[in-house]
Amino acid sequence: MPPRKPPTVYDVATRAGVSIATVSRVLRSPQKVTESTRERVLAAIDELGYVPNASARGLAGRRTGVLGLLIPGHDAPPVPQPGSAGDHVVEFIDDMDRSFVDPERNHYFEQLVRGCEISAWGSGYALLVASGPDLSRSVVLDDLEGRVDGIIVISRTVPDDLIARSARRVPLVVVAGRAAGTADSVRVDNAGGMAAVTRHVLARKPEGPVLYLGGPADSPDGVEREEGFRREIDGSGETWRIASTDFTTEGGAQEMRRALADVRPGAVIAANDQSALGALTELREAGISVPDDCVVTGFDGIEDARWSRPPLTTVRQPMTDVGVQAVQTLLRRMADADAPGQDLQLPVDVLLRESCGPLGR
Amino acid sequence: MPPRKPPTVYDVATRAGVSIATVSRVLRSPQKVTESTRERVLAAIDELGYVPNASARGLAGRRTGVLGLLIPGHDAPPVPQPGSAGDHVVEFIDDMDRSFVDPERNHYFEQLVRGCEISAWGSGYALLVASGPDLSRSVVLDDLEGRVDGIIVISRTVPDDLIARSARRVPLVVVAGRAAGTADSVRVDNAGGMAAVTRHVLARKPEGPVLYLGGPADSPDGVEREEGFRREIDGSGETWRIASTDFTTEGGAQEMRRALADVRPGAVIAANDQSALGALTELREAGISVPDDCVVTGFDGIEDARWSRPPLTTVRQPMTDVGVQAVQTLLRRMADADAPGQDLQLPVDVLLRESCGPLGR
DNA sequence: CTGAAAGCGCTTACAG
DNA sequence: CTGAAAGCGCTTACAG
Repeated sequence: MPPRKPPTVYDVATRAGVSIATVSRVLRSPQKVTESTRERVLAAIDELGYVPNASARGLAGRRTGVLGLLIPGHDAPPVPQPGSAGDHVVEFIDDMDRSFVDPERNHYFEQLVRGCEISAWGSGYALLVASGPDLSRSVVLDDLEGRVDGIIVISRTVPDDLIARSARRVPLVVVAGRAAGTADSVRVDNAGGMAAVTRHVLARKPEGPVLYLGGPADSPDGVEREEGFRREIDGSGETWRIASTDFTTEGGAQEMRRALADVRPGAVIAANDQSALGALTELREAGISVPDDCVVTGFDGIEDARWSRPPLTTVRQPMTDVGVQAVQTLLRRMADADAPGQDLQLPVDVLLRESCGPLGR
Repeated sequence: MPPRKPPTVYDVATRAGVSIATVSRVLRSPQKVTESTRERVLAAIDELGYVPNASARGLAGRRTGVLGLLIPGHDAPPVPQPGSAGDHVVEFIDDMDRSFVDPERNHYFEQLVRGCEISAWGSGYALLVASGPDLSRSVVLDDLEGRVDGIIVISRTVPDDLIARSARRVPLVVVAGRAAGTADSVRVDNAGGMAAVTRHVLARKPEGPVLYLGGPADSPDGVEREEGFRREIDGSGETWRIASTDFTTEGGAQEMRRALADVRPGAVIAANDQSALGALTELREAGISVPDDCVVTGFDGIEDARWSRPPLTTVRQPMTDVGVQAVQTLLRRMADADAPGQDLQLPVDVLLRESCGPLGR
């Protein structure tokens, strides 16, 4: 039983005995209207159940009041996230008893959405969440351009050149990856996080060489994390080697198995949780006790890492914060198109769990 | 370095040497335009980087192409979800080894959002996700009305009368709760799910009375679940009693403690996971072995229930499906304002875990 | 198949 | 403080 024709400013104006300009003013700059007039208009609005038409408002006002967020669709597994260097104070959180409650757990994109959502609505903007399958994503990006006042894109969900093109037309920020000067970006301190956890490992590892399970060479995240690792391992005096995984659990297990064929590591530092989880399994099967004989760490802070045997020490990415900061950065860009480019890098946490031995620095 | 004035239909028309009507047609009903003309227009669009303005399109076309989803904000804990009766075939899934992967785990609203998102984009609509703090939520609902072609609201996030009022003006479906004839609704089969799990419990419980841990009296969910319980327990010949909790872990623990003061139950059937988890803790402290001396079940399928000791058998709500169905129901309503009211009730699953003993019916 | 024109419902200078 | 009027960028009958 929905609609009859909804009331417009004209209806309100007629009913309140004013012009439509005044109705508009009551809604947008109430202080410019005499109190008595304002009250009459407000009453009319209420009586008629008037709700402003956002399309008309958007057209006339040249702004939609909407922010767009483009996330990977559901046809393919989530794309890994880029990032880079910097050196913040990394907070170590005792999660030995698993009492640390990650705000809303680690659903990478869902946390991001939530962060954006909170921040957007808090700033008076609505959030349009766009996903869509791989292939159509660039179409969706174009579509978004016409719908919103600004766009947040997750790096790599759309080809870089398309992102750059969109950024030229509309305020845009790239999340979880660098934009290489073509747009503002907000990401996580991959190198700093990896460096921190590496230091932690080096300070407490049992005898034996260090095995670094890196990511694919084309992963910006992987590159930055490895950079953080090298920063600490170089000159540490430890023996170490690097293996590359595809960031999957199987990949981690496979490289672990291969390594175990000729060394018995005292530490396995993985560039993401999945591969660390795979390594954990192999170590167990090889009868190597974690953390007594070998410590293991991951990166990301996915939920599964909390429940592995033993629970995995890992570097957690503050995705909700990333969302919040992305929105704030976007709003800044919207306010000043000529402001210098931003490349925000958020600090990460390290969640200490049993895979890296008892507590302490 | 964003904008210069973006190109409009006029620019495209000029460049292609056609009228704006033709440009519009190329975009909206290409088959009405000669191939050669179409190509020229498309080329112009491409060269200019033209993107249609959604506000103008929405205003002229009287549709926005956007669906709105109103979810609880982030200032308060998620509101419990209503629902009601029906009798579907309930699927029992062996999750004894925790190998059952709940699609995207149980973040109640996030799953819902995801379901809506998939379904909306798949149907050619964009999804506007609105939350906002408790108090402002009714304002947000009004705001949504002006922005979208249809609205999905989670029951109880906004006072029922406001939902009803909105439903009179715009296509609207209520999710996770009944709309009492004022709007279409999509929800979960609370009673059927509880009845099923109750049957399961009765068929396998050890000696001892049944304790039902119900929800607050004002929770529609609670009421329906209790109804399902009573349906099975009545005439079962079992001794039983009901206690009411506030759906929290502490509430569950407290009522469990109280009950243990004078009975030693053979089964605890809780109306939600949280309270079941609380009960589990109390039973352990009382030295009662679950499932050997007493079986325990929950409802909802939250993530924590997978990791409790022992893992909790529970009734899982298919929230992604709820989202998908909500969108489909909404689209139907949008297509036909006068269609009879819908009140969809989706079947639930029961996840079998250790708290209810070894497998089998 | 294509164009001229009206109209969608607002906002915002510009006068007064 | 308030009103008349232009204009935002499209879509869609209506003619031809």
